[in-house]
Amino acid sequence: MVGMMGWGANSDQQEWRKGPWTPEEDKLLSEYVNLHGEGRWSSVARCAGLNRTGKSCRLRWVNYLRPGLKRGHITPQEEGIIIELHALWGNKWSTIARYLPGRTDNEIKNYWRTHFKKKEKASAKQDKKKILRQRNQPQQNCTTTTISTTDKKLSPQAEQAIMRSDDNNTFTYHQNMDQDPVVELPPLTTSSDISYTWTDTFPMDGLWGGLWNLDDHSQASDKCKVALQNEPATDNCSYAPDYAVNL
DNA sequence: AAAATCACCAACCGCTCCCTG
DNA sequence: TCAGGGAGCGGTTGGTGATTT
Repeated sequence: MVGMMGWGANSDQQEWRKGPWTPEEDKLLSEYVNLHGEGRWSSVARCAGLNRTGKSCRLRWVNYLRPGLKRGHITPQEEGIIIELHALWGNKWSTIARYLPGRTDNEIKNYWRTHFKKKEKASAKQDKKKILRQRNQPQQNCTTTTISTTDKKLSPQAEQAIMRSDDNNTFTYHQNMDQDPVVELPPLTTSSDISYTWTDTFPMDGLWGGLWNLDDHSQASDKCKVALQNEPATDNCSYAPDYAVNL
C-alpha cells in the first residue's frame, strides 16, 4: 500500500526533501495550488517542481499556506469550543477543526497536548474520587432523549439540541460518563457554513470536572456522548452557544 | 552567564478509508 | 469482488526559543 511507501515514492528510490520548508518552496507550492487548485497532491509535488512528497505538500498547504488561516493565540472562545467538542468527539481533531474557521487540526492537536494533557494528569486522581461519589448519588432532574443516528446527518432532535440561532435558550451540557449516553450525536459531515457566537462564558472549573472524567478518551471518539438537561443545573457548565449549523 | 527545563509548533510516520479500474 | 493508488487522519518526534535554576 501507499502508506508503506509514502506518497509519491517511486521506483527510482528518489530522495525526497525533508525538514523545514524554505520560502522558495512555499512560493512554488502556493503559486501552483492557487493556479490549479487543491487535490492530486502527488502531481502537485511533481509539477510544481518541488522535491517533496505529495503528503508533505498537502500538509504544508493545509497547515500553513492555505488562505484564511488564523495566526496567533487560541482565543478563550476557541478554547471553549475545543473543550466542548473534544468532550463530544474525543481526539477527532480534524472534525473539531471544522468548527474553528482558520484553525488547523494540527494546531488544535498541539494546543490540546500542551495545555490540557498536563491538567488531565493532575486532575485524574481528583476525578476518580468524584466519579465514585457520583455513582452513589442518582441523577436528579435529568430528562433524557435517545437519538438514533443511522445515517450521516443529524437527527431533528440532535439538530434542535445544537441549533440555537433562533432563541436564547440556555443549553446545558452535562457530561455523565458513568451512565449510558443519553444523546448520541454523529460526527458532523460538513464544516461549511458554520459560525459560532459565544454569548456567555462558562465556568471552566466545572467543565474540567466533566471532561477529565473520561477514563479512556478513545471511547468518546466512537460515539458522542451528551446528556441534555431541560433545566439549567448550577453544578454543570451552563452557557448559551449561538450555533448555526447548516447541514 | 551557563545549563537545564519547559513550551510550542512544524513536520514526519504509519495506519486507514475511499475511489477507481 | 478485489487490488492499487490517492488522500486524510491521529500520534509522535525533533527543533527552537523562552524561562527557570
